[in-house]
Amino acid sequence: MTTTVLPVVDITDAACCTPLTTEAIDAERAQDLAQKLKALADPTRLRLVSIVAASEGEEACVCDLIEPVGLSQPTVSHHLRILMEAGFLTRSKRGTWAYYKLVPGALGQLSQLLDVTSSR
Amino acid sequence: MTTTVLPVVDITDAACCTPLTTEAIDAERAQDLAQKLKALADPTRLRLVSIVAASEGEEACVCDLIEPVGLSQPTVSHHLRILMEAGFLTRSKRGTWAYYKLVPGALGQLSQLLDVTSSR
DNA sequence: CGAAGATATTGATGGATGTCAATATGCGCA
DNA sequence: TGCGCATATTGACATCCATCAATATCTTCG
Repeated sequence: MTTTVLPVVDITDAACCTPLTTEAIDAERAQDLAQKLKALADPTRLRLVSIVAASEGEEACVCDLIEPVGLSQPTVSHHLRILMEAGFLTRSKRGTWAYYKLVPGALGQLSQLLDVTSSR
Repeated sequence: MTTTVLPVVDITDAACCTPLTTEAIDAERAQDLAQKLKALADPTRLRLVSIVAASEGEEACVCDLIEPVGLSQPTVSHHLRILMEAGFLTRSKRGTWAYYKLVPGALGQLSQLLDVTSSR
């Protein structure tokens, strides 16, 4: 079994500090946050994340994702790659199958960045 | 003074229920959520929201927003319109000036939709 | 009324993006 | 070794999007 993690965006450092609403963010952090939001700002990718999150162990096989979203296999792979590069999913290959798993805390961290009041 | 509210997306009803991670969302809700996320998924718009949020009364004049983001006035107006149509800002015109104000709870609601754990 | 200033709208343009068909890659099994 | 299956990559294409210049609209003030 091979575990592939593409750390294009490291969730642990970038845009990890003050939320949007307390003080104006600079251009660099805005760019960073926008990149993550863009990865989620697609109906298909939202559904993929949602299905994975609702699955056993917050993990799902590609073969189980294609039919629910109703798109071609290459398109689904493409979306999964974007979600992985944005730091929301990781991929682990077991035999012929590829399993995508939610990165713990990734959504929560983004959530907290959007607003402070919701975290209290 | 004229207050303009474009309720293209009503924040109070659409996508208001279960967060992403508890159970798989349907195509309609995904479409709805994606529309809001897309409105925020731009560096310039994030900065605009952030500046407005950090201003007195969570409100700022267009004339005070152009210089910080460093883009042309029409472009800034365009972004503000998108943020308004997505339900994040409202516009009130006082004299020649247009003031954009944060919609209370709009960011918080989106934030909670992304993840449950951050709201506990 | 007419000029000046603030904001919105329109039109054009280059670049990003979602999608699929075709193809490649890699694994398991006979 | 070779076939079949699951997934990834490539290439092409249509559409969307961010941006600006030019222009329109609206308000205030002389």
